Amino acid sequence: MATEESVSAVSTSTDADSQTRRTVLRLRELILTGEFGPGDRISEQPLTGRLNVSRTPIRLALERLAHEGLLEPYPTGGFVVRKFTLNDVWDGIEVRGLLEGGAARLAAERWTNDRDLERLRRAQGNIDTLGEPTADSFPAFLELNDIFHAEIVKLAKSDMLRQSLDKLFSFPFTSPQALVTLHPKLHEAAHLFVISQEHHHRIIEAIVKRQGARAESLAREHAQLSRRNFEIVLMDTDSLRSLPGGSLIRQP
Amino acid sequence: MATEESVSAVSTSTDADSQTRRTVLRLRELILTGEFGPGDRISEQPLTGRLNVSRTPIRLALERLAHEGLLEPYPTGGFVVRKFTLNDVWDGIEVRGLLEGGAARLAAERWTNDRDLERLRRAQGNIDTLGEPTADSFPAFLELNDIFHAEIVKLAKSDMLRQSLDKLFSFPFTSPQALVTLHPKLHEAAHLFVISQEHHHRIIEAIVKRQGARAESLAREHAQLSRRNFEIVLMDTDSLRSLPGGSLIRQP
DNA sequence: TCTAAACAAACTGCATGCAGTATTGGCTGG
DNA sequence: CCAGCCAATACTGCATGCAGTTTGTTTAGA
Repeated sequence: MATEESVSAVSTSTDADSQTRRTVLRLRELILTGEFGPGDRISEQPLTGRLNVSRTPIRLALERLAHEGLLEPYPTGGFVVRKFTLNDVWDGIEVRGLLEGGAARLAAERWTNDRDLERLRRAQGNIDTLGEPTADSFPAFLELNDIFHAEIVKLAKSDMLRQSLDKLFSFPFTSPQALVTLHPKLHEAAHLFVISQEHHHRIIEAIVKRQGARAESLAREHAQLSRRNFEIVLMDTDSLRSLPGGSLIRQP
Repeated sequence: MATEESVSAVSTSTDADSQTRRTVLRLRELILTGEFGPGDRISEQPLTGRLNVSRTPIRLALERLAHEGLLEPYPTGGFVVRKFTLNDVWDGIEVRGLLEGGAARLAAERWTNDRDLERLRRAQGNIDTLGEPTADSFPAFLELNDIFHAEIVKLAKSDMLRQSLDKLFSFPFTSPQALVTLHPKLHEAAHLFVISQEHHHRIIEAIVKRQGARAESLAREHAQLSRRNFEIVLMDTDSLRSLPGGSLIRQP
């Protein structure tokens, strides 16, 4: 599927453009597009030819993907693609609600600087300006939406909480971008958009007024919208297949 | 500190006893005992002599410890020991409260089998039988306490939640064993023990009665005991140094 | 025909060599 | 005496060879 082009840049550089990082990206892509199914063993050697890198960066990439949760170690060595179930998706959303609820509460308790609040308001203002997303503006909406949620986490001023959320978002289904391929045309989705933005405004209000408990329960309920969104997708019989990583979801 | 003994077993076996796993354990030990301080760069080559393994397993071990959060990548390559602050400790406990609170609520909502409840009750029964821990019985108490908490997570039936908690517990300070070296003699700690067990019983009660919200808030408050416990330790001026990983905590 | 054992292929874990870059120490000039 | 530059050292990322084990297939026997 991806074109096999030999890498001409022979940078032995360390960080941004390392072979390992590229391999992580390409492998994750391969897994999420369904190239490898749940339970499939991922062998290093066959991949060397396919990705044009040696076994060393492949091994490191596999290690990272295993820590992300996409792979799991195989008893006699190596890794296999992990199987997900719908329950994992629902539970992931549940945990997301817990953590983002906590973030909203901490934000309400901890903000000190009016400018921080202003940043949060502006993030929401950008979404308001964009209006109800169309097929074209949907990617922009997703980015602005991410920014809004990230802004709340920033206000919470908790590295530990941020890290827990980052780890959770490394799963394909709980990440905020999990809805990338959704059909925004469905009017059920349009309704969810209205509710979602109402939530955002009330969350801001609660944070500003230092209503921690209210902010928490609002954010927690807000996460449940992801669930309804996902359920709408599932109505479409085979659209699960079109989601990134949808092929990893099997029946328990 | 640790005796340097050459490993005679030349097993190339894969899983349980691999060089990499041993290296992870030894490196974690070295970091938590303060052999390396925050910000120190961990170089592979010097460690080969010290641990009697080649660079390959060391590199993999460093990668894993970085994912755990003990190390962080250094811009030009390699890893440095991460610095923790007291705020990280408090926030870690906060997140623990969020997640264990969620687990208790899910447990109350989801348990189906009376035998599962019986396992939970028996776990608590073992603690009750042990009674207030002495210096001798403290390790046993810690293990039983862990089992009780793990039992609740089991009842929650959520792999995603369990994984989030596992990740959190990989930090030295938020883990349930963070109190291993505490002085159980202090009568403040004895008081905390009484309160803690009261919490346990009320949590069981709430779970049995399907009082999800009550179970959640009880478990969340229960986590705050860790904070008070830690604060008691901090009263003792230098006892922070004696905690595993205590040397990693610096002022922000 | 089915089972079991033996053989062969493949794969993982580990060690090590190599090239390129960052870092550190010394040296020189102001 | 201090600052800046240069060289030597050290270290990281990557490739690859090797040994031991797992795994799949084939063949022999019941």
